[in-house]
Amino acid sequence: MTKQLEVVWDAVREDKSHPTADQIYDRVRKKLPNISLGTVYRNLQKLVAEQKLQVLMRGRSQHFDPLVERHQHFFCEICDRVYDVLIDNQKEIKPAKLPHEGFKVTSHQLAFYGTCKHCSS
Amino acid sequence: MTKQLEVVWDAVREDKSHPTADQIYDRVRKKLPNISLGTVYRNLQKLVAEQKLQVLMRGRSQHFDPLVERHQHFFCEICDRVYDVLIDNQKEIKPAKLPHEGFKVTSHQLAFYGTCKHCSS
DNA sequence: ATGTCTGCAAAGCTTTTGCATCGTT
DNA sequence: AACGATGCAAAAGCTTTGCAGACAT
Repeated sequence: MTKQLEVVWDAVREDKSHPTADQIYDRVRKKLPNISLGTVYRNLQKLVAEQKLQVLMRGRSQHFDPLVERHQHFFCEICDRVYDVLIDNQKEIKPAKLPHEGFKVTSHQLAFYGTCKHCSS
Repeated sequence: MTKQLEVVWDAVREDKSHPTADQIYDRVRKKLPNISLGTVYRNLQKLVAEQKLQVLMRGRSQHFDPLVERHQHFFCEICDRVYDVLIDNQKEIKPAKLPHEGFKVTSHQLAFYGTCKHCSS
């Protein structure tokens, strides 16, 4: 584990704000001013491959989430923040039988959109 | 309505394959060889604004769907085709109460991933 | 005449990649 | 010496935009 990988991992491991690569780059540069954006991307890929991070797409950009257990997300349409949603009752979603014959469903994703508590006040 | 807008609309109005702008561009050029990709994008935006089309993101690119009623999608992870999933029983998803206090959920999206019937055989 | 729409090309944004170099073993 | 990881810059993929000319009213 190189210094760069370590610093990237430290920057995201407990970050619940679902940062983009660019935001992580900004934070990481405070510790390692010469790190390159390419290295940040490569190390994020590495962490995703190791299942230490999850990627989620929002529009055209990827956000990184250190919470790798199955959960959902809430996207604030005003401030663009992303929140984790932990559904206690998994039974509410029963996708296995929904699509037509011959389709194998291996996973599903539920996302919520709206206004977060920060923006509704 | 210009000729270009008309041809774009004709190309997508009954296309259930969830084409990308590029795929629409290819088809549209057969009728209007001089149309530009920019115009295709602009006209697609217009149709989306008029609620005649829905956009859905898959990876980094947008796909267009003339079915604007609420429905879900199935993404084949092998061939990348997109299928509409019409859920008869809407009650299975009850998002309104899921997020925390102070969050207003205005919409939600459920997506399925797996292998389509085309690819499982 | 005015305003909208077009084609073209350039730019934008996010992500990936080629390559020479550096660091480690 | 050999290998992987890095920094830098260029390229790639998709989408948007500035602009001058065309079209329609």
